[in-house]
Parts: sequence; structure tokens; C-alpha cells
Amino acid sequence: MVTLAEVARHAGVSASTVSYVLSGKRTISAPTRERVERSIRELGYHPNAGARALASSRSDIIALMMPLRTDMYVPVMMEIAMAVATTARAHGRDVLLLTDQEGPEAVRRVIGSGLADAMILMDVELEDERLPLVHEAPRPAVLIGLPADTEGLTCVDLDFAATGRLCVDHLAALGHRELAVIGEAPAVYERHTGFAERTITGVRERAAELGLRVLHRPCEGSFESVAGALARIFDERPATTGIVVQNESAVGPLLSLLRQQGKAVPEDISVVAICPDQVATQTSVALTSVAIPAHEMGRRAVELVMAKLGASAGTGTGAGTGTGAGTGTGAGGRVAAPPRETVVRLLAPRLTTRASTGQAPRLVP
Amino acid sequence: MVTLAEVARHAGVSASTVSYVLSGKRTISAPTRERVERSIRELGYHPNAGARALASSRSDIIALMMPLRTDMYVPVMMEIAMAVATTARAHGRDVLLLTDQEGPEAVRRVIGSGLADAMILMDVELEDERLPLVHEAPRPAVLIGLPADTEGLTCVDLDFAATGRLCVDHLAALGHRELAVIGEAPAVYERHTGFAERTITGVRERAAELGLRVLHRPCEGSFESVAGALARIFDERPATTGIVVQNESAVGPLLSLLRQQGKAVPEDISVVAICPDQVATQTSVALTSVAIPAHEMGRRAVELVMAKLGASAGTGTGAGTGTGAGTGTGAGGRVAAPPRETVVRLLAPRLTTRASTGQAPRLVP
DNA sequence: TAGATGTATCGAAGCGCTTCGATGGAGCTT
DNA sequence: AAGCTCCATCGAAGCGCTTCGATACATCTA
Repeated sequence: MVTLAEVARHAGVSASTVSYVLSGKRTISAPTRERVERSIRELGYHPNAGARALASSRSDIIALMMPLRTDMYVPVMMEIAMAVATTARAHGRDVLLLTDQEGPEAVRRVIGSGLADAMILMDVELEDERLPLVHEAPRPAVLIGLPADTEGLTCVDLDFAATGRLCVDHLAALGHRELAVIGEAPAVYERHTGFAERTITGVRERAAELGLRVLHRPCEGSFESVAGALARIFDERPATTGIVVQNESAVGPLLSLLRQQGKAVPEDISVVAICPDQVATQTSVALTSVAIPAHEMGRRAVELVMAKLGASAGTGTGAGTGTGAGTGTGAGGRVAAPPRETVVRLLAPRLTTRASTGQAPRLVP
Repeated sequence: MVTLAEVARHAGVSASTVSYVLSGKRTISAPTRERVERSIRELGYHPNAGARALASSRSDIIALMMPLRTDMYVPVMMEIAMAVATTARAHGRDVLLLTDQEGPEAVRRVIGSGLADAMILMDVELEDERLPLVHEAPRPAVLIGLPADTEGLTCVDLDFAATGRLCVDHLAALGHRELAVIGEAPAVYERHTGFAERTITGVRERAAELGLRVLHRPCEGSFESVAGALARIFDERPATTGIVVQNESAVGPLLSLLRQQGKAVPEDISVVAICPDQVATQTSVALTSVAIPAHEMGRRAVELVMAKLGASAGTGTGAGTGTGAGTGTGAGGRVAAPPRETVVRLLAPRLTTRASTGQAPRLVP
């Protein structure tokens, strides 16, 4: 392996000069810089990551902690991860993939060892057990999802309450008065992930404002489960004409079942789904939907991390250090952790109208 | 941050002693070890990753290069990634997440900088452009998927040819004589990912042996696309009674369409899918299927990496390295890059019989 | 008992990089 | 011409760890 010293010798300069060419932290004359750059190229030099990390106490690595579970929103998780990875690279950072399998301790291990400079936590629960560690960690963290108490935290998420309201608005505008929500699997509610509740809250809230009725039924993704939920809905509220589907794996079965039961979409029943566009467009009737902006969530998370690191990127965009809340190294002993800024970035939902929603039918009650 | 030196002082021993306690590379007397371990715990010490990497020239990181594309097998990719992450941790390693966005250069960067000790490449194409770099890299790599030329490489994959044969065997045993394959999207074939072709080859091969007829139609995952493929199939071969679906996102539409067309599954048409069990069991008719053993692929990949690193694991299970279809190590001179062993580990497919396949109907031709 | 053998620990030399404070000229000013 | 200020570069001191000989002592052997 080629070392910096060898590059220096080859270029006829000192090691520190090569280092400064690499980092740009001091001005180097054009001729010297070019000579060094040529040597780097000719020798095929790659700075040693460990040495760099040791000397600078920065690893240029961002840890991403993903849920191990794959019962929900797999494509969304995947897209977030990919967005994080590519955005991080655009800022000259790499991504370390962690799972929650290891438990909250992983946070301490990765930050404590200096393996990563910052963390991004996915699938945050209302009372997430990683939060205490995030609070005490000497490195920045960004959450994807909202915990119950966001004080001192930085979070990104889709505004699920607004999403719920948006779905209701859309159906209400089309004249629907009786709505049903096919929700997530009961397990999701039990886990207190928050987003499912927030969606329902948004739906109920707006429905109440507009004087609509709403029936909410949790539902697994399986065909039988959707069949059951649907049966219960029409049993209890035969006049239902608008359905909001939150569980993306329920959309396929739902459409099949409606067709089976002789209910036309959108003529008899309108359907709005909360799901990736890919799912919405691949069904027999293209679905009016609100997409979860997975890519943007991942990208934003990284950008918030970069801002907190006060960094300026490698190949990335220049500039832009959003100031965080104070530094403050105390004099003598252990100083209390400096109070941190609270940042909650909720992304506005966008509804795309497709074939599955239309005017509410005249009902003959 | 607590350093090794502080731990040493706290425990009243030298730094090297602490290091040996940590690594176990030299015997340390029980009392000393316990004292050191207590100090480590009390001080909350975490070895600095950078320093460790620099001194030992091992980062204990495995790089995983994933496809950025999300048009195919997303759940499978995700499951592989998760299996890699958890298995790696069980061996005391972390995982660096790379995408192919950065191009083949990423291999050189990550290996050249010593950021990772080894690589796992997913979604390997027949003539993958990363292969030259893998060959010249001074660190081990494991491929998930088979390139055209596996000489000197280590690969893991599902035996797709056997998968194709297995599907045919199953349908043939039930008396079906005319089969159709709903394949992957044309783009997948154009990309030369290999597995799709290998499946078809297996299907054709066994069909020929058993005297069955097979029609293969590539197909996107959308409803229209499946409808088109299906129409062309029944148009050309009205006597088709057995369908093999390789494109997992086609299964939902396929079942809807068949029902719509008054063809009962399995009474009129038997369907075998190549898809995750989760997909197979969530459909209206539970599907007989061959699952892609994503978890095992990820696990195996890591185990092969560990074997190549000549390591012995951290918290991991012991477990054996089954013998591969290895070819020999050449006995050449030590001058050029030492010839590497070829290991191709093909996992045997397993077919699970569910509701979607049954006796071939008597046809009235 | 001198020597050989083994065990538990220590000391010191790096690993390859960053970074801070020189250093030596060139170009100004007065 | 002496004194300044800049600019470009160099030297050296670590960063926190691993690892390779010592070293010191205890135990065994002949």
C-alpha cells in the first residue's frame, strides 16, 4: 500500500504538503499542487482511513440503524437506506449499516469507538429505547420518525397527520360522507411507532371538521385479513363509499375483493392509498395515493447530519453550515451536556390523483 | 473519550497488558484480567476504531455493495442485506453500505483505503465491470450471483437452473404437459444478470427431458403487462395448464386476471411462483413456490468472507464450512498475485407445495 | 545449584495521517 | 536598506492502538 510519505518523496515535497493538498486546509501553490496530484495518480495512492481517523478524530462515516423486521414498508426502508447512502457519498461520507438486532448498545459502541461521526436512526418508536443513549452521546444523531418527546432531538418524517387530513379532504371534495380506513397490522399499533396513530388522528380530525363519519380497522396484509376487515366495514357501515388504505400490502387484495363483490372502483367505492407510487401504478386500477417520500427522508436526514457536523462536503455542494446550539468545553471537570437544538422537519404529503377515486355515488339508503 | 492508557493506569497495569486482555493474543493471569475488565467496565471504555485499524491494519469492516435500482426483488435484497449485517456482527464485524452508484471505483477506494477488510458484491452481472477490480484487489471478495466466468472467484447464489427444473418436475408430476413461464422484465434480461436466463434454461432442459412444451414470456410487474403476457400465452398455447412465475410482482395481477377470466386456480391452471414465502402466502390462493433463500445467501456470503479472512469469530456460532465446488489452488511462483481458489456455492432450491397447484385438468382439445 | 523452560507482564517502536508552530523568501512600505 | 507582511512549505509532535522483543520471576531438570 502506498503511503503519504511515498507520495511526498515522489513529488519532492514534505508529507504535510501532501496532506494540505488533500485537505485544502492551507493554500498550496498551483505548481506544487499539480505535482503532488500527479504523484498521487501515478502511484495510485489512497489515504489510509484508519490513520486519517486516528489523526483527525473523524471517521467520515455515518451510521444508519435500520429495523431488522421486514413486516412493513420494506420498499420504503430500502429507498431510505439507498438515499442515505448516495447522499452521504455526495458529501464524501460512507455509511455503516447497523440493525436494531444489537439493541441500543450499538449506539454506544459505534459512537464510543469513534467508528462513526454521527447516527441516523430509522423506525423510531414513541418511547424508543435508543433515545437516552442518543441524548447522552457526544455525537449528532438524526431520527427518521417521531418519538413522543422530541425535545433536544433532530427528526425527519412525513407529516402523517397532514396525510390523513389530505386523504379526507380529497374524498370529501368528491362528495363522500362515509369513510373507512384500512389500517396497519395490529402489531404496528402495539409497537407504538406513532405514524399509524398520527395518520388516524389526522383523518378523524378533518372528518370531524367536515362532518364525515370514519371507521378504522387495523388489518394485516394477507388476503383473508383484508377480506375480514372489509366485511366488518360494510357490515357495520353499508353506506361506506370512500376507503383509505394505509397498509400498502393490503391494496392488491382490496381491489381483488371489491371486484369480486361487484363493487366497481371508483364508480361505487373510491380508494386512496398511502403507498409508494410503484405500488399505486401497478394495480389493476391505478390508485390515487399519497406516497411516502422515502428518498427525500433519507436525503434530508443526511443533510441534517451534515449540518450538525458543521461540514462542507467532499464532492458535494459547497458551503452551508447550519449552526447548531453551542459548543462549550468547560474548564475543569465534567461539564453538563450542552443543551441541544430541537429540529423537527415534517415533510408535506402530496396526493396524486389516479383512477381509483371519483364522485361519490348517489346512495339509496 | 477514555483511552487504553487510562484503563491501564486505572487497573495498575501497562497498556500492552490491557491490549492483550482485549485481544486474547497472549495469556493474562485471571486476577489481572479481571482487574482490567473491571476498569474497562467502570470507565466505559471503547477501543478507538481508527487507532486499532491503523495499528493492526484491519478495520473489522466488511463492505456490502448493493444495487441502487429498486425495480426488482426489493424484499430479497433487503433480506440479504439484513442477513449480512447480523451475521457480520455475530462475527464481530461491521458492515459498510455501498451502492453501485459510485461505480466500480468504489471497490478500489474502499479496499485501497483500508476502510474495509473484504467486500460482498450483490447483483452481479454476467460481465460485471467490478470483476477486474475484484481480481486485482489485495482483499477477499464474495459475490452474490454468478458472473459468466467464475475462475478465481467466490460466489454464492440460489441454483436457479435447479429451481427451473424443480418447478417443471412439480408440474409434470401433476400431469401438466403445456407450461408457460412469466419471466422477469425485459430490462432484467438485457442487463444480463444471469439468474433469469439460468432459470429458463433449467425449465427448458427438464421440460425437454420430460417431453413438455414451454412458452416463455418476459413481463413487467404491472397489471397491464401481466395481462398482455397472459393473453399472448393463451392465444398461442390455449392448452397451457401450468404457469411458472418468476417475476414476483406479477403474482398478484396474475391471480386477479385468471379469476377474471374464469380460470380457477388450481382446478384449471396451476401456478408455481419463485418468490418470498411472505408473498406466496398473502395472495388470495396461497402459492406453491420456490423461495429465494435470501437470508441464507447473506449469511453464507459473510461466512465465506470470514473463511477467506482466516478469522475465528467474535460472539459467533462455531459452525462448519461445507466444501465447495472448489477448483484447485495453482501452485505457481510467489511473484505475481497468488492464484485464488474458485468457490461456487449454489444453494439447493426448495419447493413448498401450497394451494395453487393441483392435478392437470383433462383437456378437450 | 546452574541451567533450561515457561509464564505473566512491561517498554518501546511504530502504524500513516493531521496539524500547529516555525522558517525562509518575495514583495511591500517608509 | 531596514523593517514588515504574506505566502508557501517544512518539521515534528502526537492521535490510541498493536505487537515484538525484553524482563523478572517461578518452576522444573539434571
